[in-house]
Amino acid sequence: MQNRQKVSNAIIRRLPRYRRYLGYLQTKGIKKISSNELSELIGYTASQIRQDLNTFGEFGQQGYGYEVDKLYKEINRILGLDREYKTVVIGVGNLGQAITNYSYYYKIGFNIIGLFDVNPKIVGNVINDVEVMDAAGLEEYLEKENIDIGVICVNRENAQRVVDSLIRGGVKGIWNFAPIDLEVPDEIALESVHLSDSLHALSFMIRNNSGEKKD
Amino acid sequence: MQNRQKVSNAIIRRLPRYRRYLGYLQTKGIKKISSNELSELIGYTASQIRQDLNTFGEFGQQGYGYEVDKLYKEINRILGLDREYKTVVIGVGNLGQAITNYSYYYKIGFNIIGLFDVNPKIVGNVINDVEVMDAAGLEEYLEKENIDIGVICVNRENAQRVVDSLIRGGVKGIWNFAPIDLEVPDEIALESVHLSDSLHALSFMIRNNSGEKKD
DNA sequence: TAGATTGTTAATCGATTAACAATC
DNA sequence: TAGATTGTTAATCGATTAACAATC
Repeated sequence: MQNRQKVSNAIIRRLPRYRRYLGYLQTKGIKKISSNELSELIGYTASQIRQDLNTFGEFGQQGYGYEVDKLYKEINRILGLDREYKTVVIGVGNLGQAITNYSYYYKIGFNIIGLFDVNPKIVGNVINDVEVMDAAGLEEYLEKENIDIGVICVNRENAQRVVDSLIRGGVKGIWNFAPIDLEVPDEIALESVHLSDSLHALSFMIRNNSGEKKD
Repeated sequence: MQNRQKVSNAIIRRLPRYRRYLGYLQTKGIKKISSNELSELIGYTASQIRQDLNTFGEFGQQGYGYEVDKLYKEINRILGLDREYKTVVIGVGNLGQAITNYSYYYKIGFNIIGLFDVNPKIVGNVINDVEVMDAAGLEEYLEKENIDIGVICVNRENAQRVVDSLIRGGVKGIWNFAPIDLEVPDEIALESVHLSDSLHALSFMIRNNSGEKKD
């Protein structure tokens, strides 16, 4: 598990998708699948699928294929979904609430145990059994709790400041929804969802009449 | 504007980011910038920036650089942000509401004029001055209104069916938040925001102690 | 004119695909 | 064993970076 070299971003983006399709196969009761069948389903080449999987180990059996259950478990492990993450959400406006309420199913393992906001109208509200705390108490809270992930749902102007607090407080990863490119140290994981960038990419594709698009 | 060949997905993803930084420079009152200065700011190589821009035209001036205002306008035009899009949101749960309410600023040009849901408790609610209609009336509505973009905030099980309706109704693009890979004809633009995939990518990066990450 | 910086071609790098030997 | 399919090396393709001539 240690000292593997850098996994390319392209592979990281494909892994959750493998997971989704394997989960689907599982619910269908399908026990084994070959890279060719998976290719048909998921749309990557069989060659790419085998290459991707072999980055992490030898999960298949020659002449047979891959066991769905086993591969699903392996990918979960690779993705770090075999553990739980203590998570806080900063900024409990529309988006923060949506994330907090977001279908439990898709957030298994990501336990939102703290909510913070600066707005006195929001502080004290209870969302999904968690009471919204005053953001002024964030740093103090982080000293007590061992938080893994901070979700940034504050506005652009405050995002970096909040991130700095979170990192001082020891979080391992940031899930950012603010429309800004945040600065974090190398050892901190950062994943940004830039909704407006995504919308603008859509608009580009509409103008250029699309043709193939990725995903 | 016509018959240019396929713009790579990598470039499409960078364009909204150029736009963001140019908007920032504008608010700072900066009038000109060289590819080297922009590289410093945005983190792409100067060479890449020049290559990217030259995909769409010659926007700079040798020996001088790029005019911020002009380049910003050009990129807006390239992204199709010089027009308006009639937009509907299907599924007005937490996420649909968040998208609908999402800071006006980031949605300029994307006018949400129709909201639809199947839940009788939600139908009739007014969000951002728009009343939620019964999803049963979607197809009829699309026949009357000329809608450009449909935003999918329904669950996985219903997403493809809704998309099929939207496409029959003539939309040009789909902004999808359901955790499924939708099927659309080649001429329809599709942009998916897979929140759970994004979260799982974050979890991967945490496990693998990150190091560099894209964005 | 000299200096700066673009536009663009050429070189490099990395990711994807093809091919095939290993092996179940 | 023969057939199937993986694991893995080699070939190809595309995207990024470097270099430099054009030109403001």
